[in-house]
Amino acid sequence: MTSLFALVDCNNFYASCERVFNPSLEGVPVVVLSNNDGCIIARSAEAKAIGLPMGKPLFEVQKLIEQHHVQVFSSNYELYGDMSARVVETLSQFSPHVEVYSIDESFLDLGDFYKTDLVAYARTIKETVKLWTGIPVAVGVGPTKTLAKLANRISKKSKRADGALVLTDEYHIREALKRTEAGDVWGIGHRYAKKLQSYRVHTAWDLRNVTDAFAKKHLTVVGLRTVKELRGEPCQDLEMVPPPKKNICTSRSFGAAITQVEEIEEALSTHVVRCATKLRKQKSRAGAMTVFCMTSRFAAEGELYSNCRTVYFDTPTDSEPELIRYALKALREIYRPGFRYRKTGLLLLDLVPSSSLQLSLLDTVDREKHAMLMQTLDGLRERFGHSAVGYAAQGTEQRWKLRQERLSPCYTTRLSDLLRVR
DNA sequence: TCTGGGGTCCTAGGACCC
DNA sequence: TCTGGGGTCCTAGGACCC
Repeated sequence: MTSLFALVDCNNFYASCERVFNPSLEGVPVVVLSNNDGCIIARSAEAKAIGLPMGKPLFEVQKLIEQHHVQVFSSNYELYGDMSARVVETLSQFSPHVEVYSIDESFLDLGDFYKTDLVAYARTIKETVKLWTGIPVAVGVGPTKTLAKLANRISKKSKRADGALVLTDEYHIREALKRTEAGDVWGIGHRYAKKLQSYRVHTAWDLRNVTDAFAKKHLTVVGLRTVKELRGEPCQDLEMVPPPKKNICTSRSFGAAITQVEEIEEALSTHVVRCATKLRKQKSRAGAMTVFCMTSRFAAEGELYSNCRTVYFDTPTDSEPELIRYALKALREIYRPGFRYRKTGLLLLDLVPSSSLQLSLLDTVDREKHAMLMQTLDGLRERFGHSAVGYAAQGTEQRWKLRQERLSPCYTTRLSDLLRVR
């Protein structure tokens, strides 16, 4: 074997972030809610133990929450994003090659570390991250990303592994695969798991042993890669520089139902600004935009409405005033009075690198002027926060804003939210 | 009353072209 | 009147991930 990966995964990440600066949460059940305080999206070990399920709407488990005095928080992405960066910074001490896979997971290339004491190394990673950031993590090591994922998963369940597990020799890999359900393998979702079951493929070991033709036929080439990785054959490299996104989307539910088009316009304008900021950050321009608005998915028949409109631009753009103009025009075309709207948003599509701008003969926009304006706004927002400058179209009352009733302070990113020691 | 948000990749099938 | 075969591009839908 020549390749070696570690997967470092933060335990109950959002709940752990809340705990770092609030020790009274230690040892008690903690949950973090989705945007708008809707569903449970993160749970501490204690919250899992009392049977609070992932993804459940809060109101359905209100009783359990009160019974066990569960501490409930709105999501605080400003805090989680900053804590995530600190964890990644720490991990970069242990490998020159780190892939940030998600807000709470990173892959490390351990190259050809087979000669070193891998178990001790994994344990050191785990302890250092806890010491430097306060975040508990689990470390799984394996010859492919899929096996590193598996090692990580088992390390959390096994008392003996205690958050650090190395799967490199054939015997341990086989034992691990035999006691893992196929559906728990990275890349096998519930649909594929069900399909595999009908072919008597139940465990990860069964999956490892299917033929290439079977994998390709039933799970496509993506599934075939997974099967090969279970056999120890690496098919996925580390991606240190994330490839530019092909679509960028921004959407939110409203804090309360909205009926007036003017208020949806305000929310949409705000989403356009967010989305365009992401677009410029990756140095792209959009060639098209899809705008959508909808009622609740759970609305009764007749009160259900959802529609979208796609606009194609003559010249790809990243200019907010221009994008807002297109977005509002599209919204007015799909808005129907008489519905209780819950959500609006947009997708920016057909993205091209900013450097490859092709001018259109029909262009009526002063692109240089817009570019300077955007540069100035980006600078101001960088220095003074995202809400420092805005457009009249975004409104001032913002009644559509997210419900965030249980937000914790931004301990690490706002001076006003710093902890005080008496 | 209250039900998240943001992505990627693959495949099949239709339209169109020579 | 005969009505093939190969290729590309696009889109919708399905699968997956966190």
